[in-house]
Amino acid sequence: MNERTRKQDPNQSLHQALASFRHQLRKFLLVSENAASEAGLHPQQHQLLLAVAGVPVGRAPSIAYAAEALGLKHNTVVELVDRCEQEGLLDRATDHEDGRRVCLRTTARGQRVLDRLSQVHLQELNLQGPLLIQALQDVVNAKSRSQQRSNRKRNG
Amino acid sequence: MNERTRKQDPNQSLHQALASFRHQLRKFLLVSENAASEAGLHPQQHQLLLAVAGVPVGRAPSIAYAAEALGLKHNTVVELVDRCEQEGLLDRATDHEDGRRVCLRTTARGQRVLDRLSQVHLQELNLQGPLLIQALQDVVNAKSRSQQRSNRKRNG
DNA sequence: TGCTCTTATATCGCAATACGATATAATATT
DNA sequence: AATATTATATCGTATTGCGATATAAGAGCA
Repeated sequence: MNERTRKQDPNQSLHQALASFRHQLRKFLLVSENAASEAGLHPQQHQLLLAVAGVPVGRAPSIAYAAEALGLKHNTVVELVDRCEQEGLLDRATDHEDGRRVCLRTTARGQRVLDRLSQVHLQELNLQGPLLIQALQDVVNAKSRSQQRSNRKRNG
Repeated sequence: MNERTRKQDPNQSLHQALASFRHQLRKFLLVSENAASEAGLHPQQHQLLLAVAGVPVGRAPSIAYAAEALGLKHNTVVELVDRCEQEGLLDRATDHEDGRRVCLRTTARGQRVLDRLSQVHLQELNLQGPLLIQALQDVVNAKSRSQQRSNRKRNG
């Protein structure tokens, strides 16, 4: 596709806005991954600690909960928990109310690492948040030509 | 850590806000991945098509460009491009100005699939965007106790 | 109680992916 | 022309997430 035809793509500006939004997202995630690594954690270990520490009050921090929070299958989380437990970041305790469930709890060490990471993330979101929001709004405002036509029909 | 000590965590609300933000992000990404799969693409293939189609005017859609856009190492992208090319979503053309570079171009089929996906994403972001922004602002507003103390000092 | 159904976690083998290390080829620099 | 740099490519490997399956605990009911 040459320059001319690319300009004719009626979705061009939408693609650009979406690509830019994804790029912003990815940049944030990269910073997050790096921060985790520098703290001695694998990115997913960090996410798990965060989900466990940030469990809403009244909710049990079970495997299933973590799976939902991280958007993973439960068996994936089982193995992730195994690795975190081996490294002393987390531990399992069987739930008193339901013997099937496992109650995940951050260790003191896990908590310390997570605290530091959350501060880093807060700072980072203070910086990148506005850019992310802007990119998001650019998407919503980026209309394809066909949509612009139907908008004119609707509004004119 | 029992209920009592968990409530004493000075970063509790920050962790909750961050966890919630990540959950929102992850939900969006899951929807995106599902949409790609239903369109017959692997999520990263979709991202590559998007990056190529959304390349800023004047920028060459090279391997290195895609690597930067997707936050991947260049060799990862080389293989991703291989797979996309095999499935007729993309093709390589050597850059006229620099024989080392490759110029990535979406095929007609790739463009069609991407157009549909971008519309889906636009709709999805219209729905989820506000939630994402809210979660992001909750992070920025979620202060730890120590920060609240120093805020009082600063503002009082 | 015993039987079945469902839910929660765990185990195992596999496929996909991202990467480091390295190679090749084209351009830039001197 | 020789060397350095940049862009892409190849290959072996480690990790990760998953499907399929297993085990074990609670729920519902005759």
